[in-house]
Amino acid sequence: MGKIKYELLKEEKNTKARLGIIETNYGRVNTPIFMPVGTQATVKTLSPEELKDIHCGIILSNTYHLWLRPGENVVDQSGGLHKFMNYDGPILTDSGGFQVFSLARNKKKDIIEEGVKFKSHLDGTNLLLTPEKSIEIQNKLDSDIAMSFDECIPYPATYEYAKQSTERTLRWAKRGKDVHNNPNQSLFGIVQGSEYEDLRKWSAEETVKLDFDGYSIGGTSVGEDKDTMYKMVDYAIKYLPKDKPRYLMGVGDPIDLIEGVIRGVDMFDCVLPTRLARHGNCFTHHGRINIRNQKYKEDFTPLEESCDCYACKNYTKAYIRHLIVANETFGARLLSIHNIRFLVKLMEDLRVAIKEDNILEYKEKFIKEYENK
RNA sequence: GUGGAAUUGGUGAAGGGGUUAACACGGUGGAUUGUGGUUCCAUUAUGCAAGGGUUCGAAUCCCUUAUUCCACC
Repeated sequence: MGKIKYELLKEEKNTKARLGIIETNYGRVNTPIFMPVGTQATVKTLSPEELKDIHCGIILSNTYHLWLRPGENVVDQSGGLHKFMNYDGPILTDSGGFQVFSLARNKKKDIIEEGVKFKSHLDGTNLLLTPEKSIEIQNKLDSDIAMSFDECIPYPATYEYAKQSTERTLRWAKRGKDVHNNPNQSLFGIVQGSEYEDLRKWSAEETVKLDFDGYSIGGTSVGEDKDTMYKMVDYAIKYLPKDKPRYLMGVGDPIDLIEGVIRGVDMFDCVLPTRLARHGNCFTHHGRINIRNQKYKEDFTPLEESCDCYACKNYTKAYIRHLIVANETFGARLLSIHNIRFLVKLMEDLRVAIKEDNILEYKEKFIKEYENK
């Protein structure tokens, strides 16, 4: 079939929230959508069947990690990432830029026009990842959506640094696009610009000129406060075309998802639900809870009465607490199922709210309940 | 019965006269936003077997008692 197709179905009356469908070679997904992260070709602790039960549409995987291990050629020989990991839903691959930048020891010397020099986290080997290399790897991985190689600018950043980095990210986007040659894979561009309105505008407009299949807003959720993050989204999104999906990278806090949707974002990804799960934290409509807390030791109720996930339908807080305290992996798995389901269900609810033009009421009710605990 | 050694928090323990008893595990809270999968941070003994004594000052020295262990009869 080829590249993804995005169809805008409806814009909410009172906000910029939008309802849409992304059609991929591996099925259709409704937007706005939350995408769980499966860095090393697995959403940690979960099987593809469990992911299907949660109704998550797209999952992420990571170029950096699969490049180093097992290597993109192994994935290629196996028949591509879908076959390799036995997942027949859509997959998006992150470019590896985020990882590589965090591994670069000396920012001034290691970040060069050609790419980023860094040491492998596996064996310390000196490596160079370039925009071309990232796209070539993603071509071979054969994900449905590939991401341009960019710099996720740390926060805070000076205007000067943000400007030169944002300009370089644009040059990298073009270089990546020029070598992209997988007809079944779509390619997204990434808007940077840190917190500066004119840089966000420039980055969005110039990236759109390169004509990508979708656009993402990067450089968020890197330590800035929430209002700053929302501003970054506002600054960028008004210059993005309506007929392409918009993806806010790395955002997964429930309230941030709502705020993002209201601002016109269609796609989100985040490690938060699975990472929190591994550390015993759990989303509920009354706020986050730490299942390790002693008060749950003899609590034989589910994590949430109203939740339809496998963990809530079959297990108690006391049991899951025991598993987490005893460091049993089944505990992390049950909490991962619940946390991902919580965010996926939140997006389902938001789609209904967009349909009914009452997303602001939904937000108010959700926040009131979530923050009162 | 005689002689010797030991007794520090939930656990393993350091400290052999000088202000707030090391460290580790465990416990209890908290953190975590394009994942370097068991991480990070905080907190956790007003007390060193019990009682008495020496000393300006004692977990550290002395005495008594209790308990445990070892050796000998």
